[in-house]
Amino acid sequence: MVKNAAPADLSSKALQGPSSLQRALDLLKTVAASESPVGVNELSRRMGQHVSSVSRTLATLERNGFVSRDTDTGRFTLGLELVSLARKHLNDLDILRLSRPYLEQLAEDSRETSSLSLWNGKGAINVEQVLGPGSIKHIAVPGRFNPPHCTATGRAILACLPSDTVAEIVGDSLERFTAHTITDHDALRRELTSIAEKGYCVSISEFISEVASIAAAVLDRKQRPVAAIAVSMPAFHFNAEIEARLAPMIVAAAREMSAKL
Amino acid sequence: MVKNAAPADLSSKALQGPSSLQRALDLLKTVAASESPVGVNELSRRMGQHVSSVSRTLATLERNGFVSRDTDTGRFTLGLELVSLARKHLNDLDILRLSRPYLEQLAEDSRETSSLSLWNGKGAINVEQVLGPGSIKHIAVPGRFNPPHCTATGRAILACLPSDTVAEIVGDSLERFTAHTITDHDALRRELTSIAEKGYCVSISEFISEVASIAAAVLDRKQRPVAAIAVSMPAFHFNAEIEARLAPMIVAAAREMSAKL
DNA sequence: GCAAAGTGTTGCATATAGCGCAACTATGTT
DNA sequence: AACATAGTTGCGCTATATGCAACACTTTGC
Repeated sequence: MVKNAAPADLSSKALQGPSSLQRALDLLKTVAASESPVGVNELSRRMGQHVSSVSRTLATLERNGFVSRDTDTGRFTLGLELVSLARKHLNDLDILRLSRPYLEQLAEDSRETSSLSLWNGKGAINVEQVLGPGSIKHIAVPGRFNPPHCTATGRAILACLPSDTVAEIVGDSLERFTAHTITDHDALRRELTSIAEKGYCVSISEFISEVASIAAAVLDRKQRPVAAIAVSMPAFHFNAEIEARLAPMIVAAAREMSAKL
Repeated sequence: MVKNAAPADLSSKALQGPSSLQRALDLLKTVAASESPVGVNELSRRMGQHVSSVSRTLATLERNGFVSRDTDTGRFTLGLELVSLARKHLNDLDILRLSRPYLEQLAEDSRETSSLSLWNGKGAINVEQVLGPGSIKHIAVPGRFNPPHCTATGRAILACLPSDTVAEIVGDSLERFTAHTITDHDALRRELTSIAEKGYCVSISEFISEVASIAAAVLDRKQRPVAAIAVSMPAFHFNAEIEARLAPMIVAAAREMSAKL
């Protein structure tokens, strides 16, 4: 046990809990993060782990359908079991069904892309989108994680939370993604107050360059935010008129959805 | 180490590979299988495992967003990370996008529920469905696993595979789900030949009682089956006329989809 | 043609890391 | 109040995952 490598990102405290499972999950995420199918060696390199471990872990994941290997190349992709589990879960989530008509209406009226993102306690995950007529795709990519401080959906939700919770979530430093990302805590606080008053949030090129979004939060019966709906567009489509026209529609839709939960 | 319990369903051979990971995955599936949120003790009982292990494993899964706990009750549900991964994956799968218009057309024309199921090497997983006007839901539940021998989608796909592969997949005994399930190997073989000729498969009350489906397989460029599309309905809606009307539509849709892959 | 480099799987021995146990806190039930 | 049920955590033991090395195979180069 001389050179264990172990870049071990788990900083100081050494969280308790099964760490082999932790590595397996990281492995899954790594597979997911890669655009094209990946081989065992490639994965072992990216994770700084021994090939043999990766190979064995993948074998188990594959037996369970969480990853699957390309029949020809032997490389790995995510597996269908994941889809199966996710589908079963989403099916139980009434909010998805509920959102469809609103998203379709929004997409039609705005002629842009509308989307639903679910709050997971740390950020908003895009789960559903409706492309407007002639709108560009790759704007609200399903499955993408929207950071809380610099996306319209994220901030719309933050604005509904008590300030100590907000502090806990955003942490000490606000990560910068573009030249326009909010990175100042005071500015963020003011922005959140403003959102609470207006009922919606606008974000322009803060997370993804050249993309602008308008979002409003959806609340459950206990007034806790659970999701946000948004309309997104190329930044150059955006202007004050557009905002004035779309924002009330989005707010209204979010209100109605909240009421029906 | 006196009483290890370990009902250990892994029969004879003792497959190699990380078994703690295996248990964690089983845990995930158990959470998924339960209709409503489940507690730690309940889970430990269902899996015949000690509470402490389950508790720790769940903690890790939760940190990673694979399960999430209800804020009030503390019980567990599947987490959004699963949705995130699955979405990213499905987004890459052209077949999903491709299928939508066909499914909508089929649902409209048939006035029943149409669905897309993906082949995972062992069975077909429902991933997309379009409810026809006035059709009942809970018919082609998303995420559900369709066994190969007794569902329309499963058999439509089996019929496209070489017979030795089929033998490998179905195994020795054909599990019975209802009084109408095919359980005889010879009958199955004849049925598969017939499907190969007709180009589609019909299944009535073989897997789920009182549900009838008509399905056709979708093939990739190398003529390997990757999915099936189906129209499903309450068994009492089904008759020879319906079959004669719908089957050609389904087969045509499957052909067109195959061509576009 | 044979090296040489790269990829993936498996057996074995070691020590790491997960497990069972039991003590403990926190809720809810008679 | 007492009791039952749910959930978490520290500790010691050993079951188990890991690293290593040898092997099988494919691809690349000269």
